[in-house]
Amino acid sequence: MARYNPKETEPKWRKAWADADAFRAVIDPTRPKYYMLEMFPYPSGRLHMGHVRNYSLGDVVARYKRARGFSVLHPMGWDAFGLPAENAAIERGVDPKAWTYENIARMRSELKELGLSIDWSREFATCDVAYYGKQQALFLDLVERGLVYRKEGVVNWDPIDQTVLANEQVVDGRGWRSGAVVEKRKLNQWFLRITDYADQLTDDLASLDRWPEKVRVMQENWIGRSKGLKFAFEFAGDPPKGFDGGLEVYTTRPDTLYGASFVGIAPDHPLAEQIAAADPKAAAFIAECKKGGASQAEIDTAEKIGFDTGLRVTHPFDPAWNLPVWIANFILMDYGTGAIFACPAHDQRDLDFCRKYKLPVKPVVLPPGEDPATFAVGSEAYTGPGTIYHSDFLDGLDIEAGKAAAIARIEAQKQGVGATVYRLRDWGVARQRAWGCPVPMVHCAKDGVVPLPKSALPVVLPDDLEFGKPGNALDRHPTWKHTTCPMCGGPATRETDTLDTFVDSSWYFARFADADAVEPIDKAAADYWMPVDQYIGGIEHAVLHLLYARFMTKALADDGQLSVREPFAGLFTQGMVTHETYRRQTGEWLEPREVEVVVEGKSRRARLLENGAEVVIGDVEKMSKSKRNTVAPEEIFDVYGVDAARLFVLSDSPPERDAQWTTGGVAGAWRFVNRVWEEFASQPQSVSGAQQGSDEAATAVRRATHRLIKQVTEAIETFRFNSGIARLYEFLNLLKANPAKDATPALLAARQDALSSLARLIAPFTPHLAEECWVRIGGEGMAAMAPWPTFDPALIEDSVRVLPVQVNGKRRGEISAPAGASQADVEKIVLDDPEIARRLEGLTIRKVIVVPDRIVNIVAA
RNA sequence: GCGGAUGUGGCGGAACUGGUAGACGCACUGGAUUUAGGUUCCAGCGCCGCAAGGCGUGGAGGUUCGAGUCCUCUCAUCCGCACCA
Repeated sequence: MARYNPKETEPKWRKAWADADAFRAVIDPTRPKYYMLEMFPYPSGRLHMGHVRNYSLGDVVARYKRARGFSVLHPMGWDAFGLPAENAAIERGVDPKAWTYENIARMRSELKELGLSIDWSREFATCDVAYYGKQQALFLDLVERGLVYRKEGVVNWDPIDQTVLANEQVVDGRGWRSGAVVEKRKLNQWFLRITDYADQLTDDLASLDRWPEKVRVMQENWIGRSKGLKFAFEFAGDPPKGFDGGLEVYTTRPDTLYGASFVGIAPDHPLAEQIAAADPKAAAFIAECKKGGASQAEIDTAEKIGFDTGLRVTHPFDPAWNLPVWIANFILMDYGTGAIFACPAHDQRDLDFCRKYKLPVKPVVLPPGEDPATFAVGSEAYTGPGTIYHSDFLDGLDIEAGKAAAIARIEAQKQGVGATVYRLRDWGVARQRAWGCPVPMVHCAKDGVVPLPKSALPVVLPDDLEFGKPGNALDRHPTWKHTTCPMCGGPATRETDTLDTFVDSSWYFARFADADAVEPIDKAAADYWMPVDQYIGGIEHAVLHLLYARFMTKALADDGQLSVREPFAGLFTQGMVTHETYRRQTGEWLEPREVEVVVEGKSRRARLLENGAEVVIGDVEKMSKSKRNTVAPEEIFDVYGVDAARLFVLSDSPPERDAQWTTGGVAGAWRFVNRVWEEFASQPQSVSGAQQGSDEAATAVRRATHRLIKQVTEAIETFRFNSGIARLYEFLNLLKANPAKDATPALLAARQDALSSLARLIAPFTPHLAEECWVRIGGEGMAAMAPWPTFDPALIEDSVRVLPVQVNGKRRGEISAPAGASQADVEKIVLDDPEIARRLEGLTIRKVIVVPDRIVNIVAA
């Protein structure tokens, strides 16, 4: 029998799908829709195993939903702006545009080789003028809605990439791409008012019940909403210049105001700067604070230090009570008001500080069961529940009531208001880079910053940019930025900043609804397709892309351009593809293909193929160029075929976990592909599935088929693809045990039905093989279009059950009983069983527990 | 420190509502075929033990006829956030 030949069949079927336009998404109001989307790739140049896994996962869902009768949208595009293209331009002198489109061409053909059920007619790249021109229109809409502003502010500056970073793009004080320590710079910046949506972005997380808990928690923490009180301390004596209204602080614990010990301000607080201007010692202290690094380790170990300004403020509830004002290094200017009141007994940071500087520590919350006369705070602040005491009008209240009462009193005194503050900052979207979407604004000497009219769009990037020098090539271009002011017609210059690429990816999913629409988003098409029913991508975007996309969706909904307020109804974050690592004795990384692994007993050793030199086997890690532990997809496709590669990345691990690539594993998937084909090839072609009598083998095959349909369906629905594939393997073993050779007519018929179902069940995983099998058994049309098989629940259950029998909870044998047999009948069968009887010798039966159709347990002593 | 997870053979991992732990795959061992070359097929494969049997889901307790699954405590690892008032 000829072996299955993927090199021949796979391209053939890909062509057949394309010729039939099999995966074109159509708006069909008579069918339920399903929008399946994987995070679109950055066109780095090459497909890697991570892509293979990501898109295979999505393709399983898309193909399954299609078979279930959904009208499916499964598009593909390119997140194509960004720094790598500029870096290539700087390093190798290539044109970023040409470089990007070449990469896209190459990756498109590699992705197409994967046999994904994608509607390629909707493909676009964010660097297409047809896309970013529409994005400029959207930007102007946001300007009109007041969601865009320009402000000089302190920004995160990445000195390597020479550009501004959003807060979300700074990780441990370093740029998320370059890894460079981020500097603070003052710059005119474009911001989007994402903070206007902070409440909605928090509240609506609760509605995202098909999102991982982890991502929701991360977003909630990132937005960091906290409710408390903003109020001003009045100065005892003359207020410093500009502080006539007092010193404003923010607190979430107004209930502990009677435990106040001092008032603290950040080193970069305006008051601190004012004091420093007049006091060299204060200035020296502030300089000392700024020396501390921003890295995690440095923050962890940073000691709390402070400087007594000599200023005094009065307590809001007791004019006779003065509190000192300190500058303290642990207070952050960009949270709350940059100033706090410290209650050391109930806040660890305040306590550490007060112990160091010998400031008073007075508990005002009494833990349950403690004696007010003896309760004291040592080196650990008490932050738990309790009753307020030592606090005048707050005495006897619990914490929540205390907060409310304190806020009410402050508000009555007109010293402050209850307030909600957020950790989230507005989204700085301007980048000083040339390979991005130009901001559609101009600067006019007379009219200032002016938005372009939509009729002036698109603002097209010039094709003759010069790289090789630091800074923004767009800004350096000799002519591009010179234009006229849309208001006065006088000379003006274009904004040369471009938009953060996360703007590009914050609405692309809506563009896929109609990628050729004149408007940025075709409302009718978006109303049909949105929201994305299932989104799949990496966890690394938990607070970046996924937060921005949610914000943009809400903003566009408020602008009437979308009807949904959340873009992604379901989110799945897949694990990475990993591989064992190898190094020479000298430490250089080695590629898997350079190494041979030998097993010696229970230990494994590795040798260099070329000369047998000992190789060090390292940890299993994410495939990466730097550790050289990558396996090129095209090499795998070449040896085993695309289907085997797809099958293997889905088979071994649950999709949310990392999947370890092994040579043996993909070979196993390849064996499965061949064995499936053998079963189909060995089945006589003239057999009909119509029941022709029945016998034991036929019944077993039929039962197993229906059970398989149920199991695979459930596995796909619940994203347990690895389990579903295991059931397919299991089933194939059963078919092999009941081969076509010498089979009875009844068994052949049962096999025929089994193969018909099997071809469709494997279609989401190994689509090419499925088509070949489908044809072999005379299936109608293509497997990709065939309806999902259904199962008969009545056929799943066995009429005879094998029940394990336990004696005192330990398995001692098994019996057969008819399904649904009564307790008495089962008991009789059990007690008549000689093996069980032997086990019960010398024991007295106390109790027999029969769980119908499941298990029997005899309690005896 | 706070938050989220995860601990099951040599490995990746199965196990629905408490009910035969280790499905399926890899690796390994033995055999057959082929004989050249990442072949195919059959059998075995948790641990200890010749066996009978015993022990086994990170550890210690508990609930239950019965616990990987439920409860309490504890250990380890991974991820995210982090001086957020």
